Amino acid sequence: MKFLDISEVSKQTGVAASAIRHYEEKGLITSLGRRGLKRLFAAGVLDQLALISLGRDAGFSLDEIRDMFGADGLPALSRAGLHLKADDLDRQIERLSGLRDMIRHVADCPAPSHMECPKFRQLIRISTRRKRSRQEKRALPGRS
Amino acid sequence: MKFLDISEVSKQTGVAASAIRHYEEKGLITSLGRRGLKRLFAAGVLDQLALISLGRDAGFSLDEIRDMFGADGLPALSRAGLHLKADDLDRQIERLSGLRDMIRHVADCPAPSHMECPKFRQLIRISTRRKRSRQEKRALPGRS
DNA sequence: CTACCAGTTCAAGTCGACTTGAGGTCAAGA
DNA sequence: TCTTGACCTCAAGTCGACTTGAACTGGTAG
Repeated sequence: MKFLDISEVSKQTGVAASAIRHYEEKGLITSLGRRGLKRLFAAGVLDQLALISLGRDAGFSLDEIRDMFGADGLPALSRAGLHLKADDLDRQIERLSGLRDMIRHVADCPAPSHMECPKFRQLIRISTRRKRSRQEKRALPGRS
Repeated sequence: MKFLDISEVSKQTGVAASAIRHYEEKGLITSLGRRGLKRLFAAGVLDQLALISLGRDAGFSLDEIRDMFGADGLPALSRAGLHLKADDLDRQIERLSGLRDMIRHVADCPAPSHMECPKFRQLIRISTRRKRSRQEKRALPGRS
């Protein structure tokens, strides 16, 4: 098996070296060891980083991503917990589809202000039922 | 037409009053005027706030959301620009679907570590082609 | 052997999106 | 008229996810 140093990993994934260190520190990935001070990674870390970036894009926090996949491939969440996350994603996907439709509508609708267009307002109504649970979390008053 | 004060709007949308003020300051919404110091909003602001929350969930920044819809319903972006945003969303939706499939796979696959499961690794490969342009932006070195 | 330089640590800084706190205002009810 | 209390402004603080900078280390090429 080939070992990669951090710059190699960074180059191949597009993830900054500082971010890679940050992920290791937070427990999302692990390095196999060191050559001197320098970290050595297994090739599998490339997939893990792709996965992390996917999760980040989906709006998950680093902690959530770690819980879902683990640095070692062992999720901290139960099967049920994982399915709940997947359900979150299903709702999110529906919301995004609605938003996409609205944007395309805005692009094509000749009405002067889309807010006055009944079809547009209906699209909003349709898409704004159903939030995912993570969303609620964000809306909570900060507990500092 | 009925006018709503900020607490009414907050109650009906679940958006904090401080956030509503923040959105007005950033130009995402407008208030019709004041009664004394107090802002008065038209009922339409409820839909606008739903839209903003949708856009935030999709990962758009407040600036992007303003460009897409405008406080007054007049987007700053061209039709073409809007379609690009919608295309971004299409890609994002595909990525999220892939992530959802992976999470469900992790939940159900009996392999000890999903990173060793060929099917899982293939799911990663499938989902990690195609990033949206906004994602690139985030990956750029900060120009601070 | 020594210099080089990619890589390291740790603390501090940045960015977006709000939140919080202190002190002020004013329409409305007693 | 006087007092509330909801809302106001403005500055500063917070949170997550990194980034940046300064000072340091240690294989490797010359």
